[in-house]
Amino acid sequence: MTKSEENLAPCCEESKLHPDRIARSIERLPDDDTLFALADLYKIFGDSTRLRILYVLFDNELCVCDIAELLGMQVSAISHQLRVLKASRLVKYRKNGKSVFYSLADDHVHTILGQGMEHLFENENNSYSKNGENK
Amino acid sequence: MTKSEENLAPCCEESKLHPDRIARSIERLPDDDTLFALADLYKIFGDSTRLRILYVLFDNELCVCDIAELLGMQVSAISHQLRVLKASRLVKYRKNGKSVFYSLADDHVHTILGQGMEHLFENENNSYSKNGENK
DNA sequence: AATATGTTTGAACAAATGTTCAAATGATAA
DNA sequence: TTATCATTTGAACATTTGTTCAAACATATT
Repeated sequence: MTKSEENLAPCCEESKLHPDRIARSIERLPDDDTLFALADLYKIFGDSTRLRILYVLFDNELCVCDIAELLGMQVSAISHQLRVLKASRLVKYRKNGKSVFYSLADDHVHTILGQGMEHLFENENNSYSKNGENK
Repeated sequence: MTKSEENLAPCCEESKLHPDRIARSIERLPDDDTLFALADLYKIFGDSTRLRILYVLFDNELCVCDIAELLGMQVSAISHQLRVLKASRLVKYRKNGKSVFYSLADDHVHTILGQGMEHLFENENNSYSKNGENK
């Protein structure tokens, strides 16, 4: 029995008419672990600093202070974010002397960024600015 | 002159050796508005409740309290999240009497979710659980 | 050894986020 | 109209998150 079947609060009449729909939806719902992992993955793309890092690494290999200089941010902030990107295997690194060179780890980064951009520009008159990072 | 060129903190020697790389990266970096909008879009996928909603709507049309019942959550919480999904045009709705039926608005939802899943399962021994939503 | 450079880490803080509760709105039926 | 049901909204709260600062670590050079 899934978590979804507990806590059946009294609900609108309409829903009782479509138990088949509900059954289908329950079946397709990934398990909690997968859902949390997936959310954590997207959360990483949900910050403009990390997106900037991914973009400057698009086909480049750069060291931490290169990225910091490029983005006009502190080295520490970049390093903290690279740690997150590293943990999700979106970025890989190569040590060379004192420097650590980072680059993209995965083609999915390109694909996911591409799809996001597509959605964005197919909905130009959108309202992302409402609850967002935009100032 | 881009924001990236201000605040040039003293940086490692290495970076001075690759001004060409840095120039390329600056050029490819989307402008701030696009970056913020893109981050806001991914932020929406970065919450397991919203992910669950998107999955139960995968090929179904459901009303608010159907979704709440399915996910074992309060109607109010679902409504708040549907508002966010609606604002980013990931979800569309149709009113019918007292009920409001929601469904996916866009094929990008399928694609983005698919790519995320792919990345996830190509990196099974990952460490998303570190900083994440997992409890 | 000591010094300098590049990177990482941990704690602290402000800002953003998701849920709950209570109240308000919209739509239908009696 | 009043009553009921489905949904939305706003404020409050706890939790999470990104950045800064300071200190530590790692690798090279003198």
